Amino acid sequence: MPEGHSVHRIARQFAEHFVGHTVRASSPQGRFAAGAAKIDGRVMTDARAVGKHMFLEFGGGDWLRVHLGMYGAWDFTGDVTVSATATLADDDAEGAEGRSDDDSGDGSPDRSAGSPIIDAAAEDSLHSIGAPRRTRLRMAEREKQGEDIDVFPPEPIGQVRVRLLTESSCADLRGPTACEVITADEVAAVIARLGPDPLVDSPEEGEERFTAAVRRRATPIGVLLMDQSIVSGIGNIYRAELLFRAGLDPHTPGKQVPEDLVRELWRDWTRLLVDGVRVGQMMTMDGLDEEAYRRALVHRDDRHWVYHRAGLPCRVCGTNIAMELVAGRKLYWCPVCQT
DNA sequence: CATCGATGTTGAG
DNA sequence: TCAACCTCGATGG
Repeated sequence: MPEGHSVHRIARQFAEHFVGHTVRASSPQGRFAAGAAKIDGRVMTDARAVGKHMFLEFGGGDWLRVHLGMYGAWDFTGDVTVSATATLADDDAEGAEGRSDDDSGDGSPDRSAGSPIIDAAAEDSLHSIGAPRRTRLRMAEREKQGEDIDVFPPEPIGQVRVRLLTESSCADLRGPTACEVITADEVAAVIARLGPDPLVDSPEEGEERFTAAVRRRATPIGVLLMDQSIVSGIGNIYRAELLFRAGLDPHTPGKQVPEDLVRELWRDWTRLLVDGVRVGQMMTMDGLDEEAYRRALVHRDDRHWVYHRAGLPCRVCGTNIAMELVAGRKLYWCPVCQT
């Protein structure tokens, strides 16, 4: 489910509450009993994310690699850092009127400048609003605060592949695509196969690697952005939004995208990822007034330029948003704004 | 309450 | 190219 920003947020949760602590590892579900036994009772020494992969280091030798895939999630309970946005449900405010679907066609919003409102909300999310021992926080693509627990650690709910437990924090993993204990060399091999991540690679090196990789390929840019060996962490939503923000037709072959525009794509991805990690949600529309920003925080449908908007009018020009199935994934774009 | 679809990747054919 | 993986919110009856 998650794109890159969520995985970095989850790694940060582990860095804050688990690194430096002795960890009891188990597999309530049983499927990961052997792997859990390898790391049980050891100290977590590092927690990092590269693209959509997360790596947790135990005792300096073994690493737990986790990839959440389509519907994996971590449930944190006990001492947990909760962001302001985690308390905003996607569906708790009725948006019967005043939605922005019919706001198209007027002045063109600023599609790329930084937004002071985003900065303000990000500021909120930096401060944990209490992280007492009873908190429950679900971290997947979205973060959602659940009912407080009454006993610590709580009974595992559902199929928990692995539970990581300290004296005050508990993390339950469910539904991952990958969960394995590997060596440092194997971690390096995984990372070597991944394209640059703006939060891992230096800005210069990341931009150079991305630009070179894109400009040597005839593959459509819309496909390249989803290729984790070209660039790490971009998923179906960020792809659609980045291409719209760049005014770029997803079908354009990589080598035909002007070099300046390729570089701008990288810088914009950096911007969106940093914002996503800070706010705890994908915020791909800039230049919103405060009300529109609040609405976007709460309602998924008010949050994107083109993603999930097939057949709806483009927010800028009013043209119906197009949708096409590419490699089994839905690609959305505006046929007029993106050329 | 049943069914569908999803922010992803892998591996079989 | 497509099913499998295995979860859950959204949707419809």
